Amino acid sequence: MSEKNKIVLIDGHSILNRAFYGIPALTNSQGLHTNAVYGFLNIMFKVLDEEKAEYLAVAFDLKAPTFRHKMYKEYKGTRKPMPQELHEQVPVMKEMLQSMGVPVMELEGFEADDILGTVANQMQQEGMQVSIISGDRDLLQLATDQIQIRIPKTKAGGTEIENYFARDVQERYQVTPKQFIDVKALMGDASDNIPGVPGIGEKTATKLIVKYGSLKDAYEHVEEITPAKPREALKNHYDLAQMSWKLAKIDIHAPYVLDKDKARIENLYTKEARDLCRKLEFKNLLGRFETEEKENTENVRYQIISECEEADKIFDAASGKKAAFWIAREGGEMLGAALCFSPGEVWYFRRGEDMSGEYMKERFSALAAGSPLFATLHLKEQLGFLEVNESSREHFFDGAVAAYLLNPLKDYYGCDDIAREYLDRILPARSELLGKESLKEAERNKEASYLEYVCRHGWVMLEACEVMKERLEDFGMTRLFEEIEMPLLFTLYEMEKEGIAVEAEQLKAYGEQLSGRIEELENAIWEAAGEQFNINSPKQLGVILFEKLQLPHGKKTKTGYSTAADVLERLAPDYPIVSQILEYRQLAKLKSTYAEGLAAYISPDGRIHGTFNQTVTATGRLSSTEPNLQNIPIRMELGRLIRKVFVPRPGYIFADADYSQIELRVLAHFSDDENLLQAYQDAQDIHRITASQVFHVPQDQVTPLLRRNAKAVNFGIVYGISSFGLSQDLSITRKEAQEYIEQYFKTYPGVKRFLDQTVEDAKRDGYVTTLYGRRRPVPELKSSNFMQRSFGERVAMNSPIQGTAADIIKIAMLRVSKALKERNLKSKLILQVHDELLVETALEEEEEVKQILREEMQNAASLKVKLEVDLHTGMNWYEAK
DNA sequence: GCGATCACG
DNA sequence: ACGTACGTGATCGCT
Repeated sequence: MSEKNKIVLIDGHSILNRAFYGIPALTNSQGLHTNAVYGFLNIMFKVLDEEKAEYLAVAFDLKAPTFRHKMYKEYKGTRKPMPQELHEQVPVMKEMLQSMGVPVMELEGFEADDILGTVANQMQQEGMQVSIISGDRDLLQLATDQIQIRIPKTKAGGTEIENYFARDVQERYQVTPKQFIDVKALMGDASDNIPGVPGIGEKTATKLIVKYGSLKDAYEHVEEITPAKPREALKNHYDLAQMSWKLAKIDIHAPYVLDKDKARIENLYTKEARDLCRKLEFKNLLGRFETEEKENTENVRYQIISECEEADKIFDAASGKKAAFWIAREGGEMLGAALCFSPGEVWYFRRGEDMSGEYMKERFSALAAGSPLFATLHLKEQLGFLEVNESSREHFFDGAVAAYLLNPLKDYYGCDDIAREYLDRILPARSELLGKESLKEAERNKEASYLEYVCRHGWVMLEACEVMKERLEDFGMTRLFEEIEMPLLFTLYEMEKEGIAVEAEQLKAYGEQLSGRIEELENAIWEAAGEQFNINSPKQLGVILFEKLQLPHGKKTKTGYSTAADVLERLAPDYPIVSQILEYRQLAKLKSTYAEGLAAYISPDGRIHGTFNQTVTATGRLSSTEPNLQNIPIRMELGRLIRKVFVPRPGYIFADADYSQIELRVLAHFSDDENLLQAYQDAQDIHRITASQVFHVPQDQVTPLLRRNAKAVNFGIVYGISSFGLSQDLSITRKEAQEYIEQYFKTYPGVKRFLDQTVEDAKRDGYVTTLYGRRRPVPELKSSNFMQRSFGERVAMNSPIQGTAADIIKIAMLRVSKALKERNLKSKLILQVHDELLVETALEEEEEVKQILREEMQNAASLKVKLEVDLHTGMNWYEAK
């Protein structure tokens, strides 16, 4: 129940500020900054949940100068300069409040403080309890027995609020709220540029006011003040202090009256507010809005079909038309499918007694074959329920892939996002419709919501595919979409379906072998530590190493001492326990992630069928999950041994081909640097040549150290060079790193020109592109934060290189897969690891496959430098590298 | 659910 | 002055 006579007043800018700096940068998928609004709402709801107030209003400062500016032109209390990221959130915040029916209080010539003071005073006189929420301690002067000042603090565990009635102010600061003004008049306030009395700080000011009661009384007894310094200061600067007092004093009689009826909290959770929360993607807050079962609100007819006879008619009507579909499925089972081929009407085919999965597969596949455009969302996940022949492939349109190309920075490409982004329609999120239920559960328990969720894919994709196609064209990505990404989707599906065989027994033996050594190490570590503890806990480990054993600690993390490998490696030579910990860590990783982790993914067919994600990375690379087959150990011998359990099926071998330094070659191409191009024309060992040219030594005198350094510089260039990063990597000073970089740029001036130009273009355009037109937005370049902006610059340098390499290997995959098919070979492409392809090769096809891999990979792109491919074969993945 | 750590390119 | 290399995913401990 709400308390009848309670009002909450919020200091708008102050809380926005606090939220902005307290919460890490947060943007919605359209790049709108949202963290301040989000934090504000969280604080507001937390207060309201606690307070149960009946009234609520928020005060904001206006841009216009206030009476304080007229009094003192240096004053800057109001509207201190705000970073752009915060500034743009102010109108959004106001819109949100308006949509919730919360009055926004503003008054020209006055600050929010004055409005808060004035309204609080009025409400108090009406006998109300008042809570003022602000991050600003200046407001403490307003505290009384009825007016409480509440200051939110961001603590580790969340937001905590400090509360001050008048007596609390006295307790904490020794002075009354009124005297607070006098203290401030004496000490000044740097942030508002209130001058105060020179030489008097917080301590002296408080002492004087406690002793004499007020600024005026202190001045009347000025001759009694000891020591001499504050006495003379006050004597000489009393005028200044009087002015400061006026600046610091909040006006509680400003010409402002709050309309109480408008401030009454009726219903904050309006439709408008919900839509705005959806737009801003405040998923956690959406839970506060009512979640009754959602009916179709879009004026689209959803019709359920359960019988083949009826279905036949629909399929006939759809034949030859542009259409969109979506197959509802769960755990390899089809529940039903939505089909839409005219606006405003979606058909839902329910799989059941009469309509089998086979029937639907057949009809949908036939439809695809004859449709000019067959659109859906996340096609790869649905291919198991379709039969797609080579020629109907090109009819498909996957909205998720298209949306990914249009903006690869999003973490999710759902129907609601597509509708918002491309149709300007706000739809409820899946969690709002279905909660946490699975599709199958929802089908049973929330029929209307389930139908809405499944069917909306139909009309959304039918409409959105046109918008997206147009956008792809505008962005110059039509060919990338049609000739690379969409065809690749089918190749990835085939790779996943094929999987890779893993020797379960051998994997188990490997794990057990690790266990023995892990136990030995564990005991040795506990022995040396003098107690048992969880070595896997960085926290416990930090305490043992750096407190109990008093080892010198290096850098710290947010939560404590860093125990990362690079820190421990520095200590290892001097402390045997540290080497043991490093070895323990290595083995524990191999055991949990690889030995046990991989074993859990072996299917009944003895193979692992991972997923290759096509819509995840910012640069255009693939990613691999469940399990990740792109990070199988190779750098350390012990880990590398795992690769022996990845084996070809009987009668086959592995052929593994990887590009040699593809990213550096892409850089050479882009930069058009004469020297670098020449280096590749002569080259076998690029790092050696780089070392020779950059460090001015003949090639045959390049030492391993020099080569290593050159290699690190090469990597650094590709990553978007920074002297700090390079210095870290090579354990050298920043200055030395800077010299390396300068030397490098002197040697390869074209590279410098290219990188500078790329960053400049990115700043102008807001995005960077690859050789094939793939686009990555770089919003960080606009940030007012130095660190973020620097990150943006590195991203701008790296993405075209990494992304172009990704484009090239994708092309190579298509070519390899096509060549294998065209020649009717049994061999199959089964893995991609960024610059490497693994083909499970029939023994009798070995030579042909090797030739295909070499040819198709080398000719996937024609750059100004040759693409070189290293090729190996073997009876397992270990041998084939 | 998040930070730390570590596996890969 | 700011405080870092680019791109990923899995596991663990801990709140």
